[in-house]
Amino acid sequence: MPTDQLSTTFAALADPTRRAILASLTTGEKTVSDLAEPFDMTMPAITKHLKVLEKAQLIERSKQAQYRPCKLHPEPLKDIDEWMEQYRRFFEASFDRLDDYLTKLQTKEKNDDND
Amino acid sequence: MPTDQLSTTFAALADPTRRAILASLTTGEKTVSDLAEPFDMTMPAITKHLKVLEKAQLIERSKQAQYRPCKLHPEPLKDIDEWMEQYRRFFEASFDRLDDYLTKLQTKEKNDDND
DNA sequence: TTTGTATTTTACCAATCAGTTAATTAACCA
DNA sequence: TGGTTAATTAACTGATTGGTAAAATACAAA
Repeated sequence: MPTDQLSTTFAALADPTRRAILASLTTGEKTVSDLAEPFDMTMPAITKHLKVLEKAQLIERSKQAQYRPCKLHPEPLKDIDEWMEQYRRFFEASFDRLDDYLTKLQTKEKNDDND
Repeated sequence: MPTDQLSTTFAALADPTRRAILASLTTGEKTVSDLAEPFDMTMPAITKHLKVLEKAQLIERSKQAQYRPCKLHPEPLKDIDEWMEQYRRFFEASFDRLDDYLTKLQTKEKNDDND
């Protein structure tokens, strides 16, 4: 499989277990056992999923006693979000209206700053 | 490989050739030969990539004489964009996109009312 | 020091992937 | 009709994936 960062990130996200792990980490750090608990899967399988997420830099790991807690590292998601930008105009029907609205908001904020 | 829609979409995007094909389709319909031209790859390889994109519903195909033109079908990208929403607060400093999301939600609710 | 808990590593397996070459289908054109 | 172009299918290959069970490692606690 391709080795570029974006491909690695997309590949890591192409699995519901891994996406569920990421979602679980939005509420804070978790141990491997915590993360494994919801899944009907052995620990080594979870360890492998964590390795995929770690290689994609979607999680960070540390050490606390015999635990290896995981933490969300969302930066690669930002890259996907930026990649997506070139396609937004194709799927955001109300893009123009929304853009107008946001532009107006920003203008208003600037004016407010000046007040 | 998981069979859920989101996983299929992410997997389809986890390849630079397929992403380049999608990018190429942002300027309009293309034949298979058109799409294959930039790549150092045989036609059957391109056909396979197109099959992956088609199964992920990222492209649509038609028939014109001996040609099988491809067209961008961006809806699954919208699903990714919506999936991403739960992570934006972790990587976006600004609240602009959150505002965008909330506006979209309101629009969606109105549309749902009409269903 | 022994025992228990948390996690990883190793070795293995079946299924899938991304590419190839060769053959095949489909439609146009002279 | 026969020849050319466009694209797909078939058959094959080597690498990768996602899972397992069993063994090994790391630390804590008694």
